[in-house]
Amino acid sequence: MHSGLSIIEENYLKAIYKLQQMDGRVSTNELASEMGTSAASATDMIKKLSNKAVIQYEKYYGVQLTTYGANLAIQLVRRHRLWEVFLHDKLGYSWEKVHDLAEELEHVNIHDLADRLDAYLGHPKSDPHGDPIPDGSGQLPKTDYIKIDELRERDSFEIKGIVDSDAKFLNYLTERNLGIGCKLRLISIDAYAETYEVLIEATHQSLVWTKRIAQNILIKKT
Amino acid sequence: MHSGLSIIEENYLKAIYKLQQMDGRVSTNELASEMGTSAASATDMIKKLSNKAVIQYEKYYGVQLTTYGANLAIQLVRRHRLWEVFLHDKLGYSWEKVHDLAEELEHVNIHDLADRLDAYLGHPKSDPHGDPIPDGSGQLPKTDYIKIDELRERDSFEIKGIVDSDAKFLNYLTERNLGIGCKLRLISIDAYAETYEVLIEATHQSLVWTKRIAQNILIKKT
DNA sequence: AAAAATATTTAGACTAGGCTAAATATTTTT
DNA sequence: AAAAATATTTAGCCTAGTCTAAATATTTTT
Repeated sequence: MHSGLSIIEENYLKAIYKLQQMDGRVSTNELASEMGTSAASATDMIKKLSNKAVIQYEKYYGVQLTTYGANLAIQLVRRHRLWEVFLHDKLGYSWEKVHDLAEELEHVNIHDLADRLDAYLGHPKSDPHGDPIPDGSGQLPKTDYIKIDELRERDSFEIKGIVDSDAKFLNYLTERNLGIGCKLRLISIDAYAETYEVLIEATHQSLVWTKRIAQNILIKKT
Repeated sequence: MHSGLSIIEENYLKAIYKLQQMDGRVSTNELASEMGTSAASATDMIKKLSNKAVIQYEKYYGVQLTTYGANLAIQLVRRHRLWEVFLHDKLGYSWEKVHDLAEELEHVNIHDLADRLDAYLGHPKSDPHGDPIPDGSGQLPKTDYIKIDELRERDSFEIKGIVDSDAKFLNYLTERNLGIGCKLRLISIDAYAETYEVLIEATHQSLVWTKRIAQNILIKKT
């Protein structure tokens, strides 16, 4: 159960996992940029992780997670998201803050801790940003969330998740009383400007979302 | 609020704090032995901590914490003991395990976390081994616990704390249904053998404690 | 008070992770 | 298909923390 990876190695692993979701193969430069480090350092670490059978590496052709590495990564994600729930639900941190805070806690790899935390929190299905939490065996709960561009005018919907939970964007939402579970209605689409006018049911506030904003919000039709 | 110390530096700091409580001045060898490392490494670290104004160091004469260093140490102790309470009370870990587990968590130095944890746990006064938890300003709650050699035969008392909470000793206690809050009575003292016969009120079990055991248990007369 | 024992520090080397600069591969442009 | 641009790797050095062995201080013993 113990990963045998240092905190730094675990952070590289997470970065590779994240990039692989989007891109498939991960290049040295992508990884270096994601980690905010030099390509040379990334190459060094790639060799190390490759020696530890976490990734498959062919010179000049980028890296891919092995099954083993993918398992380690998903357990990291699990720990991260469970801690986020704890920090948010139990300690009352705002959803803008929990991501950064959980970055520290996720590396604590105590026997049984994730499972106990999971049980204690009541087996949450998703973290405060709506991201799904893998179960003990690494299975991600299936979700069927869509984006607003799949709706028609007058459709009602509920916010279910955030694609890229950077603090600025979360702050933008919070300031406008938006969050997971928030119920809205799509008033009108401006096809030319690529904007969406929506109405918050609870407060009868009306807002305009640009395409960039809309693409970052996962919803479910109600 | 951020200590600016690495995890390793923090561990040395804790060791110095612990040794200083018992000995006053802490020698290089003591520190090396406590840390399970060589005297040379201890010397190196002593220089580093001295440069960071955490300790006062004079060559060949050992070290002492500065006020600043003592503050850092006590906040570490606070985090450690709060996490122990969390792991024990909320996640259900046994008191033998929480010390080692908290060793990892205590280094997570997130803004506000200790205070929030403290509030969430209901401002506990002591950890699962009865060790007092410093408050936010570093004040240790005053306790007036004694050891059994201060009692007379037939005195009733309650277990309030453990001096040296190593897992083996805790296990010894657990196996005999002993723990913090447990009520007992001193039946007889064998002055020659230096043993104490005690009776557990709840179960009417009788036990014999050697001096070594007795010295490791903090009690309060009832 | 000199010798022996012990404690402490210095010197020099090793590993993990990082860097810059230079070398080499690959890809894109012309 | 050669030249230019870009991506990747290698080489060499840096810091943190560790080690062993050797040097130096201090303390204890005689």
